[in-house]
Amino acid sequence: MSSAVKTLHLLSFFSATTPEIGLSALCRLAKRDKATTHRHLQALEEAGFVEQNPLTRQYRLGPALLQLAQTREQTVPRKESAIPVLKDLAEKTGETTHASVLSGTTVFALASYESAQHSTRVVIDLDKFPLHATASGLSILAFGPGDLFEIAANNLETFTSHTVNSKASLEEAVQSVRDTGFGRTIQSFEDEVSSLAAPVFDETGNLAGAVSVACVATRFSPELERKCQEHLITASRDLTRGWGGAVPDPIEAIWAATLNNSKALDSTS
Amino acid sequence: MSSAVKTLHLLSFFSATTPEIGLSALCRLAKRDKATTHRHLQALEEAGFVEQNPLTRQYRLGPALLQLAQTREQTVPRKESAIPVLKDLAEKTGETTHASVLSGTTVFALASYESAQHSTRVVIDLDKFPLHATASGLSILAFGPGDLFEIAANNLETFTSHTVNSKASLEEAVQSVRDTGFGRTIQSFEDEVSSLAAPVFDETGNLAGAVSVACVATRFSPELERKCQEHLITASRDLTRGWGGAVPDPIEAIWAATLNNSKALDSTS
DNA sequence: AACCAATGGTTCAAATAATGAACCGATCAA
DNA sequence: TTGATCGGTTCATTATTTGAACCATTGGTT
Repeated sequence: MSSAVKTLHLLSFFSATTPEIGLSALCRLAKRDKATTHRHLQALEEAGFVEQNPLTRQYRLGPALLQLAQTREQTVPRKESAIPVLKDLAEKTGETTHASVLSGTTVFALASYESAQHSTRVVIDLDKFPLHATASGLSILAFGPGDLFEIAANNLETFTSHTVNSKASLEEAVQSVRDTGFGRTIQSFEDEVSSLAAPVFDETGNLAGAVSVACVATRFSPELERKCQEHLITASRDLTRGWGGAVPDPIEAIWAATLNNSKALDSTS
Repeated sequence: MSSAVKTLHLLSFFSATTPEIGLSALCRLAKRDKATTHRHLQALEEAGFVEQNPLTRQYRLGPALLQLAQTREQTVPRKESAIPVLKDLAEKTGETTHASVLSGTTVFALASYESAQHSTRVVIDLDKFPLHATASGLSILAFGPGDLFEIAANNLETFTSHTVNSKASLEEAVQSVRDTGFGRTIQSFEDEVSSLAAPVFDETGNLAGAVSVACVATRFSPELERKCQEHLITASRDLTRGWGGAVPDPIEAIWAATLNNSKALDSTS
């Protein structure tokens, strides 16, 4: 691992809930030497990626990030184009929606939208997503680059009693996504949340990310699932179009088959 | 210079006008070896700070920046608090306004606001600011940490025929800012722009950045300058308050004296 | 088809920079 | 005073970074 990556990794410990971190605390979090961590922080400070709170001497994220993010958003305005789609999806399903993008082997949360329809709703913390425990992650494993599976399988952190905890069960879950076209997790990341997700594609027809609906688990009925599936399809199409691509025909075919099946089930019940 | 800093420096070549850069082009820009640059880009890609356009193989800024910037803004919402102040300043002066923050030895643009009052107006490119050629930079040199002067003096890039080009004339310009409380540049960064700026302070009473008005040079009359000075004072107070601090008394005294002087000049003319 | 000049990407010995245990001074609480 | 933090620094050892030369591919020109 290059020293630059190690340095940048320090940034990932900052979050909305932990906005300022002292040198010693960061050493413990990153499990690295104090001298090294200090030099890394100085490098980040020189580049404007962190700054020191002059009062507490603690470190926090720096202003250079704002400029770079602004440039990124001007350049590749995926977030901007995603928001209206997420809003629409949230209003139609009455649940919280969000979109994420795959970059390298990491899933980044892009944006989320909370439906105002219910007073209980899922609030999504825009952090990195575990591939094996979220509906978005499973969608990405199913339709994204093949080398992701190994990485996910070697990193099966357990979040709830429903989290998949073996390579075999992960394989099974991914296969089910390939069969249905939808990622699906029942209380596997957080106990109160069940999610459905669909893959999103870019201008090359490769997987670019995922869009998902996170439902409060007690509301997650077959009817709601059907509704989510329908609207996820249009949301995925819209996002894919917004990012310059088109949903590949095989995916469309799988979705159509899944919807037909659940319609058949409905009518027999 | 640490390799992490060199790596991060690559990011600064991306801008709204140059959103995607190929490996070779980036080597030329950064004046660095191809193998090194490639390894640096891989490190940045691993961290999500850049990604490769799958079609052109060119690199562009990555999605990790969006998340970090969001955290930064949630945490230290300077930009958010600055925008209404800049808007007000722009409306009262009829010119383009902007705010910048000092981090380490670099001035970062935070936000700008264009007045809709005139059809010709200054459009500010949110890039890094040269300390010696902008009103904001001079304000920061005058009231910021002392070690900045040497850095600025060793980096006197010439932009127009009015740009200061010697250590002595820079010293003179900075002294004038200390005397008046306002940074002032007449067509020194771009030929059509004259600017006035005032320092902004943080919760420790140290300089945190600057706020400025960028006027179309042909409109820059003594009357407009007076108006800008008045409103810059209130803008600096507002921003400083928004960032948890208060404008130091000596600065307030200098401003009061400057305003008195120009009032006296007005009445004699 | 052959050629040339780009491009992105890789190799490996030499050179340089990263590393971390031990250390320093400051602050705070007991 | 003592002891336990904190942020920060030192320096010999070690491991990573470095870059000239190289390869493979692409796209335009003769």
